[in-house]
Amino acid sequence: MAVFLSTYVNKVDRKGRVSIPAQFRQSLAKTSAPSTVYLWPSLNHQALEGADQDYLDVLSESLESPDLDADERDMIETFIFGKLIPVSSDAEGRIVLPKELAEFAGITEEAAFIGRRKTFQIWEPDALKAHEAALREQVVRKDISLSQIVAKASRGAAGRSGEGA
Amino acid sequence: MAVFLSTYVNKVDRKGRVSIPAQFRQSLAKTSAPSTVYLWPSLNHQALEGADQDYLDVLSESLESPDLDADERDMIETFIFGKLIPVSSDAEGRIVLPKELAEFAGITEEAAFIGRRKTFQIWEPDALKAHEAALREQVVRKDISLSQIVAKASRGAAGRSGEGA
DNA sequence: TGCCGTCCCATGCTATCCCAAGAATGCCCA
DNA sequence: TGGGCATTCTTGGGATAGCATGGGACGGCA
Repeated sequence: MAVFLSTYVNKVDRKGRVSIPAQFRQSLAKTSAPSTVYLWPSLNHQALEGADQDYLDVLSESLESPDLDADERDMIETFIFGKLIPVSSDAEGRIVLPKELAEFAGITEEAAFIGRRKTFQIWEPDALKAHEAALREQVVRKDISLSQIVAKASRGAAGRSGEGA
Repeated sequence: MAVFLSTYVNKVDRKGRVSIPAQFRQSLAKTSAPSTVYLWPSLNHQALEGADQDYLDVLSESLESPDLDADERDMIETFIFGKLIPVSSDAEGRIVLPKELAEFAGITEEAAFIGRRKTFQIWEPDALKAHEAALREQVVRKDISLSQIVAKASRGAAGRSGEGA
C-alpha cells in the first residue's frame, strides 16, 4: 500500500486538472493500480480524501465485518462508496478533479495535497491553513506531545501482544 | 461480480429511458449477462435497487442456507424476487425504467444512480439529497470517522483470527 | 388497425489523449 | 567552490473519441 507524506500545493488549470505530486506518484507506482486514485469528500472536513486501490480493498473488506452495525455500514456505503470517484491520471501524472468534489472542498485555482500515510487529503490552501491553525491550538491546549503518544501506544500494544502487524 | 461506485444523475426522456452511467456499464461488461440489470424496489427506502445477474445468483444461493429463518426467507422471496424486474439495455446503454418502479421511487425527469459496491440504487435526485442530509446528521452526531471504522473492523478481524478470509 | 415498445440514426457536449514548453532541481565538471 | 548542463516536474493548449440525449421508424401485440 502506498505511503503519502508531506504537503504540496499545485495549480488547477481551467480544465480542472492538477498534477499529483511526484512523490505521491512514486508511491502509487508500487500499488496494484498505479494510475488510478480514488477520491471522495471527507466525512469530517471540507476537504477531499484520496487513496489507492489497495486501501480501498481493505476498506471494502472491513465493511464485511459482522461487528459493524447496519446503520454505520449504510452510511459508509452511501457516503464513501456512493461518493467515491475513481480518477485515472494522464501520461503527465495529472488527474481531473471532479466538479462536485472541487466544489465541495472549495477548490478553484490551487490544491494542497497533504499526505496522511495511507491516504491523503486535498484542500483549498487557505482552508488548510485555517484548519491547521485550529488544530495547533488544540495541541497546545491539550498539551499533546509525540513521545507521550508513542509511549501510550506501545503500552497498549504490549497488552495486546501477538495481534496482527 | 460488478463493482458500482460514485453517483451519477441522468435524464429520463419521455419514453422513460435512462442511460446507465458509462462506469457502471464498464463494470457490467465483465459479468455473465452484460446487457441485463435487475431492478427492484428498496426494502428500506423510496428508491430502487439494482444489481447484475451474478449478484442475484449469490443472493439466490444464500437463500438455501439452513441458518436463515423461514420468515426472513419468505420476506426476501416475496419482496425481492417477487418484485424483481430484469431490464435489458439498448445499443446506447439505456434502459427503460418500468413504470411501477419509477412511480414507487417518484422518478420523473431525472434519476440518480448511486453505487453501493455490489449493488446500486436509483433515486429521485431531491429525495436522495434529503436522505443524504439525514444520514450526514447521524454521522456528525455519532462522530463517525473512517479510520475509526477501519480500526474497529481490523480489531474485530484480529479477535476472530483463524476464521475464513 | 391503433397503440406501445424496441431499434436505429443523428448531434452537442464533455472528457480524454497527445504534443509542447517553461521552470526548478540536482549533478557533473572545471 | 562555482558555473554549466541535463533531467524531471509542472503547466498549457489543441485535437479526438466517447457519452448522454433526442427524435424518428419499424415491428409486434392487442
